[in-house]
Amino acid sequence: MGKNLDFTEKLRDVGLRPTRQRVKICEVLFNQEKTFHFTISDLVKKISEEKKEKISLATVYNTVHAFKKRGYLQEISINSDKSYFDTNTSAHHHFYDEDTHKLIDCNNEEIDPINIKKNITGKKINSIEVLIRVASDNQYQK
Amino acid sequence: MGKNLDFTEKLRDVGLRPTRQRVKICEVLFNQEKTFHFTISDLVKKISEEKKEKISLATVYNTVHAFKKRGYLQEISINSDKSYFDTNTSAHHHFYDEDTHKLIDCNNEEIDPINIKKNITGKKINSIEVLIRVASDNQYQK
DNA sequence: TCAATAGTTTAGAATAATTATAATGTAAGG
DNA sequence: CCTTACATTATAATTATTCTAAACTATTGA
Ligand SMILES: [Mn+2]
Ligand SMILES: [Mn+2]
Ligand SMILES: [Zn+2]
Ligand SMILES: [Zn+2]
Repeated sequence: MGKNLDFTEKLRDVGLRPTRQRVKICEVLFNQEKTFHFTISDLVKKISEEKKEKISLATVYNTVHAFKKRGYLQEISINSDKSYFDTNTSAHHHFYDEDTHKLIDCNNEEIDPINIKKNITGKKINSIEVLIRVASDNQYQK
Repeated sequence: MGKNLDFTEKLRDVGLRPTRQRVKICEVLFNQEKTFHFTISDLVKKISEEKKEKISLATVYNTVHAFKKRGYLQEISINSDKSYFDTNTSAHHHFYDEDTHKLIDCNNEEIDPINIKKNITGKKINSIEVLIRVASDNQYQK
């Protein structure tokens, strides 16, 4: 398994040197069965648990933003006190569970195509994001 | 014109006493020709310009959140360093201009209906928001 | 009319996410 | 190995938002 070689390449591709810390971040981000959603603090905790390593906040922020800029990570628009990122970089949408503060994917086959009739002169569309806020169905819940 | 009476009622309706400061906030929010989008700092500036009055940040935050809770204002989900609010409380969507950091309405007749096939067990949908990020069409722009 | 009270405003402090700084450490190439 | 350009880190700075507690005011009922 040349996984770490892949990560080395990936890091070079985004213009970063493959340092020990950055490779660990890659392992946690990209060496997973499934894609997942995370906040920076989630990620720091995951690295600490899975890799028994504490990487400074600044390095995590910088690396995540470098991957985002090159499209290896996506940032999801929610109004939260924290930023949410996604290792699934395909075009897809999200449910946001307002009880648990977790994101759930809504893939393109689970939603009818979005067709926008209006266009803004001189502007091009960079992305279309649908956010579906959900909460407990319990009628007696606040 | 019984505008201020309306505002008194509106304030009482959200459970707030109609104080001088809150009536001023209402005037700036609801006494406009058109609906508009704003951040808290936009609103403070608008109050200061239109009403020549400085209202403390805490009061503006508290009042805006009270109106939001009762549905007299909407909050728009963008990943921005600031929260955006909307005096247009009908269900509609937004373009976000990444150059100017301004929102533009996308009304329901300007977008095909959103139909979500997936549903989350035990959860009900609270809202569906579409955010269309746009930026300058200039091909030489970064 | 007016005092009592409950609720409000406010300046400033506290909090928390994010970003900047600058000293120390390290990957890469010769 | 050395050099050096780049990276890491602890810590400070920044900024949006929320909290606090003292001064203020709308309301109400005598
Ligand atoms: Mn929350
Ligand atoms: Mn910005
Ligand atoms: Zn996702
Ligand atoms: Zn709007």
